[in-house]
Amino acid sequence: MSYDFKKIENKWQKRWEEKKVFSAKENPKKKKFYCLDMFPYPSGTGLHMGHAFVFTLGDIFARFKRMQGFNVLYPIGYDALGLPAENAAIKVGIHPEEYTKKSIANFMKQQKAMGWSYDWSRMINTSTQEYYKWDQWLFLQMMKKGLAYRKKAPVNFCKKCDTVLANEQVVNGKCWRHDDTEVEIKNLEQWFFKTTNYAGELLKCLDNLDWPERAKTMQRNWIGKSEGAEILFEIEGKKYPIFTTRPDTLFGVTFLVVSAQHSELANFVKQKQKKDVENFLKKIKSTKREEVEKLDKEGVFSGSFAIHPLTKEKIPVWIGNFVLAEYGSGIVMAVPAHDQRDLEFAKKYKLPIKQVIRKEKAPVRSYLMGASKIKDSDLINLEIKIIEKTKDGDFKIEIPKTRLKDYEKLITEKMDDGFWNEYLGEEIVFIFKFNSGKIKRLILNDDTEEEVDKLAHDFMKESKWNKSCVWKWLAENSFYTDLIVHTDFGILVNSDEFNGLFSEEAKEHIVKALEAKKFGRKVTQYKLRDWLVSRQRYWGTPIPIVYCDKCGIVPVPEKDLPVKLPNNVKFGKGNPLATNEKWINVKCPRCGKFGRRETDTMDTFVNSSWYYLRYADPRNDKKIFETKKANYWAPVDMYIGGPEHITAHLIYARFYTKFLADLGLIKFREPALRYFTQGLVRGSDGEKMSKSKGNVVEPLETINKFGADSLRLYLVSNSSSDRDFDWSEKEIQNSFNFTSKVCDYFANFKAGKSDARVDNKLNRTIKEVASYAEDFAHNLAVIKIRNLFSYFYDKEIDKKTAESFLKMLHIYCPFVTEEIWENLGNKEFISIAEWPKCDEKKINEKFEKEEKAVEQLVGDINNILKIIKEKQKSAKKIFIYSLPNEKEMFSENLDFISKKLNLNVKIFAVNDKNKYDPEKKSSKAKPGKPAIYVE
RNA sequence: GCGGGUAUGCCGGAGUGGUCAAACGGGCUGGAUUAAGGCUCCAGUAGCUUAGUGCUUGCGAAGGUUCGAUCCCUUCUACCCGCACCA
Repeated sequence: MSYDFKKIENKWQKRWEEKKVFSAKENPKKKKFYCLDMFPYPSGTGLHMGHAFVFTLGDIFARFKRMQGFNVLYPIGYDALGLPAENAAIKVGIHPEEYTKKSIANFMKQQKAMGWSYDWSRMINTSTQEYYKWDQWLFLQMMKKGLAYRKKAPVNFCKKCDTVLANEQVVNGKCWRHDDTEVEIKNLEQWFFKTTNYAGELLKCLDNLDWPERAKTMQRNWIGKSEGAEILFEIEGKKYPIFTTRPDTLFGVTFLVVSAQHSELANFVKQKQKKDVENFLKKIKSTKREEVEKLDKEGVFSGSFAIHPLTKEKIPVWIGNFVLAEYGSGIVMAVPAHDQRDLEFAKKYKLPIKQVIRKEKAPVRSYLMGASKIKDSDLINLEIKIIEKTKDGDFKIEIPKTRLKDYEKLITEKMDDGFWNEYLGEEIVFIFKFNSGKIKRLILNDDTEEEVDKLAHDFMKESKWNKSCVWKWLAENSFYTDLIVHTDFGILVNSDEFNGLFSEEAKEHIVKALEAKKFGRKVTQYKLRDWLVSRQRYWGTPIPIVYCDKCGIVPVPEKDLPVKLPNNVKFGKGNPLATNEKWINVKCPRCGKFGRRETDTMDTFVNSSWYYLRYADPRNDKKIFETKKANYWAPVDMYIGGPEHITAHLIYARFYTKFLADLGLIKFREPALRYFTQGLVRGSDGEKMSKSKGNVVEPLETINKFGADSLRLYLVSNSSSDRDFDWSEKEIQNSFNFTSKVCDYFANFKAGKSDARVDNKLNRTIKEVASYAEDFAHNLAVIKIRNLFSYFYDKEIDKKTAESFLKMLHIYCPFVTEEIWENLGNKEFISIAEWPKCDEKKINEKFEKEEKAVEQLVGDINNILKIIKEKQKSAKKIFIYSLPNEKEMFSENLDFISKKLNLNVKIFAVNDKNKYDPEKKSSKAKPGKPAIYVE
């Protein structure tokens, strides 16, 4: 039963490595496929089950594509620079470099044990100077293009550490090392990358990517595009731009609020209010970070007034704690009547509230056309106001919301009178859009429905209008004979010439009016911020900059790269790099006089933003990579990695790719065309695996127990790979049993002849497995493979069937299949064998039906046997009476049936005169369902 | 608050306009094997009914579209995830 998986797995690990089976070479004649797993952070604890899962998914895909004949690049590397390594190293008291080396060696051992088919010759390690040299080179290129710059910014700072912290090091507003120390926000000079330059493109290109919808949405939210207007308000003689998404509420502005962190705050504060403002600012500064979110809206009057760009009214300028300095211009126009936050503020400080949009009272408008059976009086009784009545008898009406139901009833009643019959066949549509948003079609002509739907859909997509506008527009274009306009956004009031407009329309009109007077324009804002890349940490890429008293910020010349991380530093307080004076003191590359190196290093995400390109040409010491090679392999065709990277790594990688394309180094603009996020492997208790919960299962431990093949098989046979699942010892045992059974079967395998049924099953399986594997539905693919196996388990099969089966199983269980493959007499590796082709001609629906009929029959017989048993009778013989034309079908499976039942089975055609049928059961036979007699 | 997702047996999960809801696995029950346990094998696992082929219930809840819906539409509920004082 059991097999020596340790021996087999060791043997093939070695052979694959020796023969360099998985090393990739450019070949313009062959279609490439770039399959990539997000490279791991080599921690000292080694691989965890999550790694095992995600890399197995990648390996399966790489093997699958390789066998399908693609020229597959499947590389691996280590994202070795970063905070955790530095801290772990400090904890154990060794140098981060040593720590990292050890971790990587440990990782490699385990990765090989898992049977992952990496091209080890392309391995990269971001902590080597050969790699980070190019991080520095890219930094210089960004500087040239103005994409890397230095500015003052608010950052997290821990007093006790005396250093700036990464966001990851801030836990609940406190330093992760000192949970009694609040993180302070300090304004410090930092290096940034101008990711915002690409905000629009980053957003737009998402549409064409084959990524999970969730990932795309998250990125869209992160980039956070909002369209609105920038409106100029004059404050104390100077014009300030203010961003709003609701220019339609411009007439409702009753005050402005300036961020307490606004750089020009002092300009707004009048002498009289100075003290109040100072007190207020003090109070804000003393509030703790974690409390900020729960804070009430608070503010103080600045003493200044702004001038409304259209009405020229005087509007008080306040200072508020809820306005972000970094978003928009740091000043907001407050419309308390139509914004919850502004309303709170206005109520608190008794500021005026001016309604400019009639929402509650806005009636529902309807265009009632061809309503010949409806009288004016019917409508008036329902408090429906007739705005207009045309010659043709059409109504333009306003219905109070309270009477909507009655109106609906009226229309329905009139229609029951045959109201709409006369319109049948004339492409007339009756559509109601109710308050709830529900759309009810009373009658439609098929062609029209499609046309109108498409029209409405397209229209909404193209325009920035909301639904109500679309419906109104449609009504005006007479596509609908009856239409209720649902006023989601209300109608403008108290807004001079804009009164009566739908708010969506008003946005455009008002912006146009502002543009004409040069008081504003249409703009687009993004939430995406520039990327802060400076870190006051040792284990990162040194920023290639020298500060010179005379020349200022001087980039290190390209020829002097890399700026190496000095080995001799003291860990402990502050930035370790600052402790090596020898390294810091350097001649200014420009003037040759005294200069000092930048001691900040780059964020670890810098290293991972372009690594996928380095794999294309990993040993190049002249260039970052050969453009030709990069263009051959990249972009990544299949990228696999956890969802936690969606808003950081994947944004950065996309940004880098666009930048590199603009440099002319590559000809594509997206790093990964397809992206898959795997689920989480939880402990058997359904909780996340963690040491403290004691539910951790280590891959290596499992490999020792069941072998890598069984672990791999188990990991993917659970559910769809993008879902979380709980570890189960029982089920991995099950996978192990299967692997063992396959080994046993092939231990004594002798090729024979396959019959048409086996051929049918095989080809069907080939077809299904390929499509499942392509979609990461490995659970289903595995089921099909197992079904095939149990189907031929006790049958004679030919060599081709056996080999096809092994090939399909190979992507899941690479080791055993190599072993069996060799035992069958193959000289080449199964790893590079050709994926089986499906012969459609051999798929026969008849067999499937037959199989079902036989199974049904067995089920029926079992049922009878059960009942008999309950009656304390015993059964020895089974007689089956099928319709004459079906006799062959069942008799062919007679062996199978009697084996299943473990009883003697005889079959007769119902018209067989010599049949044994003492109870005349044969008369019960039906097509596909033979009669049964049990004795 | 905004956005996205999910909802199927005891559990993990298939299926998706009809001809089959629950494939496959786990659990549980019974049986075979065994000294016993494990492994393995066989059968059963919504209800009723009958020596099987029948009927009913049923895919979170309620409506709707359809000749027909677990699947499409609307609303609601629950859970998960992401973002969030973003103007």
